[in-house]
Amino acid sequence: MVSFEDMKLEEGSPIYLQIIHHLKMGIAAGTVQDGEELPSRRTLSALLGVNPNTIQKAFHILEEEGLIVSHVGAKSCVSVTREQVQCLEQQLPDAHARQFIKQMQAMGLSCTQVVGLVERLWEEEV
Amino acid sequence: MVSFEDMKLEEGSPIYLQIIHHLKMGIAAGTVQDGEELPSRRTLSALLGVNPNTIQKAFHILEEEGLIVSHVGAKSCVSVTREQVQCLEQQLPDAHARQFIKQMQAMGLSCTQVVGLVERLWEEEV
DNA sequence: TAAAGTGTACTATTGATATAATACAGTTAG
DNA sequence: CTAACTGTATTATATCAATAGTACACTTTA
Repeated sequence: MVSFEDMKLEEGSPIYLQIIHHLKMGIAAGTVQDGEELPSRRTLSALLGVNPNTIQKAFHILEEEGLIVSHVGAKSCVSVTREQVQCLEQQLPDAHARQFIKQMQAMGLSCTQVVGLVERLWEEEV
Repeated sequence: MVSFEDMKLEEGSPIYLQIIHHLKMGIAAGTVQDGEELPSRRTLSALLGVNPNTIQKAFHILEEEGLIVSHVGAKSCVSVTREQVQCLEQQLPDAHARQFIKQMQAMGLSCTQVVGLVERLWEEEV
């Protein structure tokens, strides 16, 4: 069963996108595997304290993207090919890093400064 | 005159927040200094291709935060104390780095891997 | 078999974002 | 001085995100 226990909702980004992102990061990290069951829409909405329709929107998009499969009456499951997993493993960190670097450069920091900052803050974040 | 020429609008975040963020990063980078004139609301709206009200919303918030001052009939100006500049110089990169680290950790990457990724991608980004 | 749980669909409403079209008072520049 | 430009305010509209409530068909399970 895919876990959403550790997921914390944050402001600044739509909830349904955060849910999609959470699952993709789990797949990229290897903690979510092909065939794994997902919590039901109603269960997850209660866990996160959001509307069932918001969960449905996220799951609907995930199904359109071919990352999960759903059947009426039964729970949804993760369904990813090896290619999809590899794609997420490579592209997700890459895209985040590029955006991060762009911001650091806009604030005038050097590569050395950024590396130092990351190393200094790394241990603080659990 | 504060420049917004290099600012590219991106999806995923409200335009008025991007404008606020752009000015703060300029202050943190030292490319925007105290007393500097800002483009007028109408000029900037034409430059970015957005509605004047959107610029007004951004500038209104910036004035509430005490980073710019406005007077009817005259152009608005940046107005920051040494303390405000130091605050932005330290807190902005820090906050971005923490968020970045959290995402990298969620995808199962090690500190060494992330540092390597940043160093590898740094030169690609202009 | 019957009840509970599941995915799915629909309507309605609220708030935030963004656009559009004005309008007015004060400043600047010709 | 006058015209152009400035900040500011107002009303209206459209879209998206999120909530709320309801309904129905299907699967699981007790």
